[in-house]
Amino acid sequence: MFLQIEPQSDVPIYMQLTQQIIEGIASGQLKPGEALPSVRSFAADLGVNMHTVNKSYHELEKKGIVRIIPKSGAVVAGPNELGATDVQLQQVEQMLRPVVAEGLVIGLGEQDLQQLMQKLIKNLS
Amino acid sequence: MFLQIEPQSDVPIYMQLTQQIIEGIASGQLKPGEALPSVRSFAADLGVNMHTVNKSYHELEKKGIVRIIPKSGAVVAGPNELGATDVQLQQVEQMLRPVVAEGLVIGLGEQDLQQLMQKLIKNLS
DNA sequence: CGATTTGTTATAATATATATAGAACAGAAT
DNA sequence: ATTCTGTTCTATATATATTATAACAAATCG
Repeated sequence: MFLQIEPQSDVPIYMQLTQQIIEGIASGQLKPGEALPSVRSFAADLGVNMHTVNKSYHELEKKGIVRIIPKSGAVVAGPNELGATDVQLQQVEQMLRPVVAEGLVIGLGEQDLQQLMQKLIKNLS
Repeated sequence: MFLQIEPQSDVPIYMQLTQQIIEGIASGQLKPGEALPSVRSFAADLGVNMHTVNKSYHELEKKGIVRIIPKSGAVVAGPNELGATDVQLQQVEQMLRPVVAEGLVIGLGEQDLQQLMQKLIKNLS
């Protein structure tokens, strides 16, 4: 996997990891059922600490995006278990809310926002 | 202004403030040109520290949403100065990106996401 | 003008979050 | 049986968040 970590960013490393793994899944570079690298090897690749990768994996598990098999590893959730739970939908809505609000305030209309989203969807798929 | 601060939240207080003020502007409860409460009185109302409110105001200024008049106060930016700068648009896009990615991963389609956004726009306006 | 209010600045203290390091352990994989 | 896995623990360093005071100069108001 080809991902870029910026230690200087205001976004914590473990979050950068989480987001880029999610983008990797969205774009199909990571397929459902596929195993993620071990926390140790991944950490070595990225030049970060093992625990930082581990934290990201557990955040992904909390989001219901990966399944962690104890003492074994992390696996991208399959489409069966990846079912857009009410909780997950609510989470995305909660994330989207401040973004939409700020967009509206700086003068974006419904069409602008829809267009921006469409652009991102194409860019991520 | 009627806003709810949750000190226990994982979202920092100053960010909660920032987001809710933005929502207040989006919904018209706060009008362009209107002055925000003084950092002291607002802090007293909310039961938080003066500096926490001050931090939120400066974050809003950085976003180009309010204008800070030195030694005087913070004012909601007018529609003239609130012009959807390229920088601001890029910022919103950067905020939107991980949200869309996560939405796609949990199985939401373009229509689902558009619908969710539409719902939020109505809810915020 | 005089008093109050304003943001600003500085210092300090505390708590939490982030990140790294090293070690040890028990279960899984080979 | 050996290696690899996540897990757990201790420890440390840094950054962020929040509160608490205090003081100051500029703006505001009576």
